[in-house]
Amino acid sequence: MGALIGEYECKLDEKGRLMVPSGLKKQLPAKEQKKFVVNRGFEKQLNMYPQKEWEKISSQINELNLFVKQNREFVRKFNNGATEVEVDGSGRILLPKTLMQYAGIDKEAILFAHSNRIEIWSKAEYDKFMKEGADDFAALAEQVMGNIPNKGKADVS
Amino acid sequence: MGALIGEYECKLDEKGRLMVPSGLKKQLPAKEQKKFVVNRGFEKQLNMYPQKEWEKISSQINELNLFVKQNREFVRKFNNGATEVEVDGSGRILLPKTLMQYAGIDKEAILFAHSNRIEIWSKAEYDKFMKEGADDFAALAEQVMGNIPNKGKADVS
DNA sequence: AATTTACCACTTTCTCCCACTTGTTGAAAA
DNA sequence: TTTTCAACAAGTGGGAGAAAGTGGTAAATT
Repeated sequence: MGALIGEYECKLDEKGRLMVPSGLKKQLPAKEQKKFVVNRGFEKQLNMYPQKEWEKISSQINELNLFVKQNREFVRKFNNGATEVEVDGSGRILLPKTLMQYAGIDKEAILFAHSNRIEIWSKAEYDKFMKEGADDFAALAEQVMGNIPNKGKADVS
Repeated sequence: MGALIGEYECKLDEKGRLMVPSGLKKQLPAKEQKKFVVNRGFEKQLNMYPQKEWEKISSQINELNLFVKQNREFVRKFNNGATEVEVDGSGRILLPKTLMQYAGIDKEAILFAHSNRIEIWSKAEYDKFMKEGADDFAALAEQVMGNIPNKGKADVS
């Protein structure tokens, strides 16, 4: 699977179902358009992974020895609500209510795809997050990327 | 049996019976949907295993040399409270009261499935556990997963 | 006999499936 | 060249059936 990309604004219908934009589906191989795994993200947002991507991650996690306390803690926090979701015949997904509440999603959501995941935000939280520290983006970029040697890297400034 | 996954919020009825969510049952082969073994977890929580999984674990434990004092102690404590439970006709299980008390489960429970088990938490304890040290997750992840060679490992940060 | 457990019946809620509406694209004819 | 219609895809809504939730009674165990 290539890296995902795109930002999509979606409305939930009255039953809380979320349409997966066709533009996003097209980026995924046919076999990976049906099943996803959603869990809580670090910010007030959810992360959704195509099932295969999730399996790559979790197969390693599941090999940890659970008699070790630290491993138990890690496994639990790593999963953090991870739940399988499936798109219905009309290309919609129904997210568990507990996760919707966590992310504060009501009517409007933003799907923000990058690398191997799709982040799901409430529109309000997304705008807030992107607004905060918007001024300092240049400074942040320097902090994060400034020390990486510039081998054939594309200039994105 | 594939790895289990999912977080489910369940209410107990007034008789203390716990509904097994259908989403969880679907993950188990038909033959393993009826009988489970529950015992005390290391945290303030219970672990429930499909019977076959329990047998695997139990056979490992039974290989320990019981002439060793430490082993005897471990085996006793590990089996302490282990109880076979069966799903009733309406898809519910009745957990022994002593175990419910141990886990502090009253009305609301969280079923948290991963690898080969289903952890049963009181909602309050679960929230507390997930909240504690949430900031240090990155450090924990490094400690636990940091030494594993990074072969095609997916990024989950 | 009292308490616990198993079994059965019913209501409400939710989920999945199907059918319909809307929108878009492309081709053909005026 | 423009307009119209057809065909398909995208998006919306509703309804049937399954699952969740509730309660009660009979049976069994102590």
